[in-house]
Amino acid sequence: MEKTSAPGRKTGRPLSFDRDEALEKAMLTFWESGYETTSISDLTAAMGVTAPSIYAAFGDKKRLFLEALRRYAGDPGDLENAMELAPTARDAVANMLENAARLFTGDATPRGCLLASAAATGSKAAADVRDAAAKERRIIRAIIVKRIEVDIERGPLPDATRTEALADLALAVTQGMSVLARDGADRETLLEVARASMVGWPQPKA
Amino acid sequence: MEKTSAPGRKTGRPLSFDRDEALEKAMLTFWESGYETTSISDLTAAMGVTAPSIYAAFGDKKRLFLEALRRYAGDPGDLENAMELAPTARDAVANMLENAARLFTGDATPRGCLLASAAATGSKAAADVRDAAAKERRIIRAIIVKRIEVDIERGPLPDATRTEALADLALAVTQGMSVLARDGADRETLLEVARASMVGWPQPKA
DNA sequence: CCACTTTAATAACGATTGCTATGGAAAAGA
DNA sequence: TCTTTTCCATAGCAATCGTTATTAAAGTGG
Repeated sequence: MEKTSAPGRKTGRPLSFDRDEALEKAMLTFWESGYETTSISDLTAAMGVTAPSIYAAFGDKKRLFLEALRRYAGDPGDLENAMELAPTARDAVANMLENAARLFTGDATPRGCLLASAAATGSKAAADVRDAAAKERRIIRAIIVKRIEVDIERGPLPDATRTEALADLALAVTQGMSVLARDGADRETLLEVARASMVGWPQPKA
Repeated sequence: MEKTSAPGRKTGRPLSFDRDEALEKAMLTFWESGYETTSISDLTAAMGVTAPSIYAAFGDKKRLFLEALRRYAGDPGDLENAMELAPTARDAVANMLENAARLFTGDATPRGCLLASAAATGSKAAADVRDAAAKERRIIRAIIVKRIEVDIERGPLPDATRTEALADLALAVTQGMSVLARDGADRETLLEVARASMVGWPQPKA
């Protein structure tokens, strides 16, 4: 009862579709319409792959979504590296927010944030999907916290900095921008929100 | 083909359920699980009313949701009055955010914001439900903008205040707090986010 | 060319979706 | 009591849901 295409297979009919390309289409569809509110037939239409092939290649709908979620979230290490590279924690978070503002209003992608859609997704059966999205957010939060702590230790930020509050604010603003983007807000509006949310950051010590 | 119970009816079997109470239960169910991801059978279970009675009393699922949405949002005039009563626009918005933080983490109600769930709801068929939620947000935004403009005119806020950015920020923080609440954040965390988002507000002139 | 392996396509599965037709029960007015 | 009006409950509608069994097709290794 082997269902997945074994990586080291030597024979058999080859896949007629690009697995990675199909996953990308699935991600965009989930991004547009959410997890539960995207049907398998929506996915077959978008991916150009029939249902049995989707099940053979990805397992089931939930696994396909979780794989799409990982693809959307990307490698946390990349975010961590980018934030370490920024001159200050403040710059790092500002960049993160501005990138989100641009991502949520991109022309080639759906509006808003896939993680935000997943969080709002409703029924009890989708609890583990919500948890997966929450987990991604927790990872991002931890990276922000860590970057702020570096700046407190190195000097630019005062010891009394409310680290967790700033991280939670950044997270909330990000997810809030997703809602505004879905409402039709343009890129400039979101960038203004991102900048306005940074005004309250503590001033550098020196 | 009269379906709704006419307000001025003189005879006939009386309703066996309290319409207002049933609507309240429906609102809580939608609040918990979103629009599309709440089924009619979820509603019948929560409301204690059979499907045909729901349809007779409320029309269809969409109309029931929209009525629940209006009940959730309340009278915009109340918000407007509350904000006019606050000594400054800053206090008014701070109160709004703190009230949201408390609402989203209430014990007797689902976590998060019903409007946020509605915005994220997915399929194209639910576009008008999304629009209805967006409309409520636009109303709130307009009230915030108006209150800030009053303070600019009366003096407490400088002429150069970025009115729309502050209003959009408040909206984004509100909807973002909803996501954090859904992730399990506690009331104190949300209140910290609310306060942190206000730190950047311009200082009073005098 | 023949086995063997794997994917593709068709068709359908049972379950659930939103919604409603039908028939009888419950109240009020005559 | 009888008629009229309205609502409740059962049962079921067509459609879609996520998923899969079945069979044909397309490759590789011998």
